[in-house]
Amino acid sequence: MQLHVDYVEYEPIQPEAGIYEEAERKIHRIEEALLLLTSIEKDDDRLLAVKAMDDAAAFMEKLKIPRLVIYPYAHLSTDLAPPTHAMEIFNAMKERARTLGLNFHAAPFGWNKRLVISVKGHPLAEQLKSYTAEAAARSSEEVPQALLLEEKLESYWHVLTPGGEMIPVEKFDFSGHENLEAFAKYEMQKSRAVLEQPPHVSLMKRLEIADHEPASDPGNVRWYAKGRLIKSLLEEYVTKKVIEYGGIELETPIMYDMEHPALRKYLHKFPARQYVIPTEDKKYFLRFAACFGQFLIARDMQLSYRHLPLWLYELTRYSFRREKSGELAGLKRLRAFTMPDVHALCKDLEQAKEEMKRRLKLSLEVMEGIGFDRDYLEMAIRFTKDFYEENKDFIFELVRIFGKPVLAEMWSERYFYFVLKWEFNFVDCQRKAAALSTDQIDVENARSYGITYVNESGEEAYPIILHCSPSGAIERVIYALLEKAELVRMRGGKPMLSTWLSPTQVRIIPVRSKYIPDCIELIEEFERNRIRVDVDDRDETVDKRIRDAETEWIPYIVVYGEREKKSGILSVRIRAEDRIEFMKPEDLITRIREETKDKPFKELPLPKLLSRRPSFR
RNA sequence: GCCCCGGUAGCUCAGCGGGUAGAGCGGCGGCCUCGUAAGCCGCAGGCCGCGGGUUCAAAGCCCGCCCGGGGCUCCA
Repeated sequence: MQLHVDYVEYEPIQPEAGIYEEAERKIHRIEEALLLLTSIEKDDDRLLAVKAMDDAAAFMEKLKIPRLVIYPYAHLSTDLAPPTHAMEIFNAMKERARTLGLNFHAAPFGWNKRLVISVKGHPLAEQLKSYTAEAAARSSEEVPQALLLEEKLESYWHVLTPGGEMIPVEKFDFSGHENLEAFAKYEMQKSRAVLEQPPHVSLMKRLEIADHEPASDPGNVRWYAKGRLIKSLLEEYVTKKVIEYGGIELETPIMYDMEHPALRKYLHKFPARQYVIPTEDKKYFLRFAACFGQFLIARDMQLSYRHLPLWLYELTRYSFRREKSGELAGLKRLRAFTMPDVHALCKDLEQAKEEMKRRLKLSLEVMEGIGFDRDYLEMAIRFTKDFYEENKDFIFELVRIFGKPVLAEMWSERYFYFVLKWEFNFVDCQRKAAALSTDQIDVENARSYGITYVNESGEEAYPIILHCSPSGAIERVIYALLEKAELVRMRGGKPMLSTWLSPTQVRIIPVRSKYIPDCIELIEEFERNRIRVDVDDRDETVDKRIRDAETEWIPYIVVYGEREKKSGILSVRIRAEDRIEFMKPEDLITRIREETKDKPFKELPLPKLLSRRPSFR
């Protein structure tokens, strides 16, 4: 029985049977909720629990009901399940509610309870819902059917495990892999639960990272000083890593002739998604990837098998895709974005497979350096059936390198220019997925662009080309970093960026204005050690300035007064550990240098004194 | 692109069964000189997204457009 209530109030009086949950004998009152008075019947299973919770979540979404109350209520059925089984199903409901991110309350099972409810007066407020095992079984079988109808080409969804198994996605046990499950759902059913603005959008504004530029086309962003700093550090980091792995950095034009023979075919194969720039005599399109420029260069190069594999790299600022207006979202999906793109020309498939493994490792390193270890990433591998049949070992090798179960999509035939692609996906606060790193095996474009090399027998041959972005679009990386910080906050932690990406790494707060000169002297020592430091010399209370530094997510906050001046020991508020430690300046410097080693450094492009620093909004 | 929600002070938002606009934060000024998450007082600041319509009267109602967000779709 589903009731939309103004409030529900209950008080556990006494356990009714031997099997009951722990409960406090006090009055529990919950305001403004969807109350589910629930009976579990003999044949009910966990699938039903999931279905019931999904329906409840959808209903709550529709009616904007903020919370859910799961209330064991035996009196709705004459065919009750035994208590142990019933409790198991209730637990499955709670688990599902938690997975869905619902704000819910569960009344204890097995108690005699005093109950007061106030049901709202609207037509949808009272509904009897009944779920039976047969119906659930039927609907779960319908999933692949519906997918087949929906997809233009047949695709088959599986989960690949590091142990070498290929399990149909509906048979895979996702417990312990909730993010992968959310990602799989997102991919397959396109089911989306949440309606609010994504958290990273207000964060990017509040932290003065970026904002929309109303005078531009939607999906074009303005970057403030701190955002520009973060973005350029990420750009530098990815570039550094690619070059370490042997990438050759190039720069190519952002616009191309629409009638150029090599580009025409590629361009016309896809729906018009590009910005077009008309001039007196010709039309140009803005590039939507680095492929064009790099391929046109590769076509003109004198290549032999001895040069291969050859990595060509460019970080495009920008690539342009004129996504439909409804598809744009914060920093997640833009019309102008910064894309590191590294191609590998390989002499044959064997070499391509070897290179792809190296690039997968590169991507994992890059993502980890940025702050996404494997817990935050879900991998998808998509391939044609033919490719799978001939390269099973290779595909499972990729899964093993990743080290977690992977979502696999198999196509019955090749539709795109690639036979295999993989990506890393980040699952955000709204349980939506966004692709970050990716790599593809392209078997078509060498031919269409006329890219050739001379092989061992002195013949011209077409290379296989890999297309990899080790991080994905930089804007999207920042979206993911902000969403990750919000996930941390939701779990009760302190949101922050890694030290190397924090615009201010150390903030010094003089207790009184007379210590400002000492603080300015102190920052020079930090600056000599390539640490971004500033001084909050504003005429505000210490408390206020600490609060401001905290809301800016500054990793190290130093309060400087008489004690510090006398002792030379700093009191350092360490955000990551949520505590204060007393340490010498050189120890703090060592700590930060350790945390930021192997990462790029840039100066803070803002006044060092907060009193001189304008707000961008 | 379609559907839904929103756009009011620099920011976040209240006001919206029509009668001419408010708060908090921020800014500026004054007091306070402060030891680990918001000190006190005062002042300034508004073509209520833009255009049209209805009305004696529009921030509010109607139509169109622009921008943002969400859903669908899409994501080479």
